Amino acid sequence: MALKYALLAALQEEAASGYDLTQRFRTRLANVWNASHQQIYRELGKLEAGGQVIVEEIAQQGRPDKRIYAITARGREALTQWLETIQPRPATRDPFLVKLFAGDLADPAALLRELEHHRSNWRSQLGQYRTIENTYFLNPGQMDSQYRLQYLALRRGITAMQSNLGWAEELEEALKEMMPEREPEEP
Amino acid sequence: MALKYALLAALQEEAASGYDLTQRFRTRLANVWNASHQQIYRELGKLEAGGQVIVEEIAQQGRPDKRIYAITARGREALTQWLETIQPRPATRDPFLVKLFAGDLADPAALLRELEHHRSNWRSQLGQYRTIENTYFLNPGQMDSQYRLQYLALRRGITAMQSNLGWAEELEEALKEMMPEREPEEP
DNA sequence: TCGCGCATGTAAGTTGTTACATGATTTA
DNA sequence: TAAATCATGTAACAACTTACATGCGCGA
Repeated sequence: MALKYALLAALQEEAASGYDLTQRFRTRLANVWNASHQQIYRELGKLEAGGQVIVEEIAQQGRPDKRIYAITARGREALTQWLETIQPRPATRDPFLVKLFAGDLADPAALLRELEHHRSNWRSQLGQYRTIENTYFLNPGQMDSQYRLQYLALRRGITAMQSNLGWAEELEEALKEMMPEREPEEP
Repeated sequence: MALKYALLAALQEEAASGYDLTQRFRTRLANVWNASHQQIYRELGKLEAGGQVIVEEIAQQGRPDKRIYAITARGREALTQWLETIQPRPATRDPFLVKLFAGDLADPAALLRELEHHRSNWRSQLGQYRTIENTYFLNPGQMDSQYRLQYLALRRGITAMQSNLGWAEELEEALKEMMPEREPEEP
């Protein structure tokens, strides 16, 4: 449901092709809304059918024509209306937490391995967000309101990763305590 | 995909009816995995067909028979195997952040209203988690490993809510600065 | 008497994932 | 020369949501 509006918001910022949008969703919007290229193309088709975006075809040699989507007045109107409605919070569904819930069936060593995996993901995510921060939002005092709000969305990503990493330390400590079976030491 | 394992994990803890499971998913598992009763009943049907749970029917008067599901050896095996596999992190999809991304189209006053809404949700969530903490995990030093891991899953919920609330303050301040148009004061 | 809790389900629709498909250009 | 990037899509499936359906007992 909100994918539609995420696309309109992205296009409102700047017209783009499906491919471009896919890149943006993977980078600057990673923090906000995830969508695969298949979903994006499908939804763009619907938006076009509904007159909320228009397409300009750009012929290219050696690859499919580029289709640049731009938001229409109708699209902007739909987006503006949606902005007024209070949206429900997204549901939490975390397989890693399911594993912790399963508790005593789980092998602490396996959980530790998985934790390290997620942790390094979180660290690199945080790094990417920091890069975006430095690239686009250097001096927040001078930003106009559009970018200021985008920055606050990014801040959400940053604080979330920090919170993840903090919790990861709590968990690591506990898991280590749960496996006193040590590797035999090399002589 | 993971709903299946969330159900097995819940049943491994204690056999239950679909109705009971729905309650548990809304309370102790709210933090971990969300699922509606329709999803739960459907998935339980599949698990039964696959021999991963068995049902005991309990006749009742005045209401439908209660069907108590219990995990089987096969179910426990499937769960154990799944626990060994590293699962991908869940995708982020937050409509409220989409709104911030839309930036200058949005009315700061409307965003503030929505923020207050979410914030009070977060506060009450945090309160509920604290209640669970006090009810089930009073003295963590003496917990066995099953409950210790469940406690760490709960800790994730608590730290996440705290992080949400911290960010909410940042955002509130910014939104207030963006609307210097004041209500006309009463004389 | 009205709504909530108990207790189960069916049906239809939307959203998201996975697999398949094509083919030139640039980079290592 | 192999892989990644550019650029678009179709098809089938799985997961999740929303609406509909039933009906008793209990407390305000």
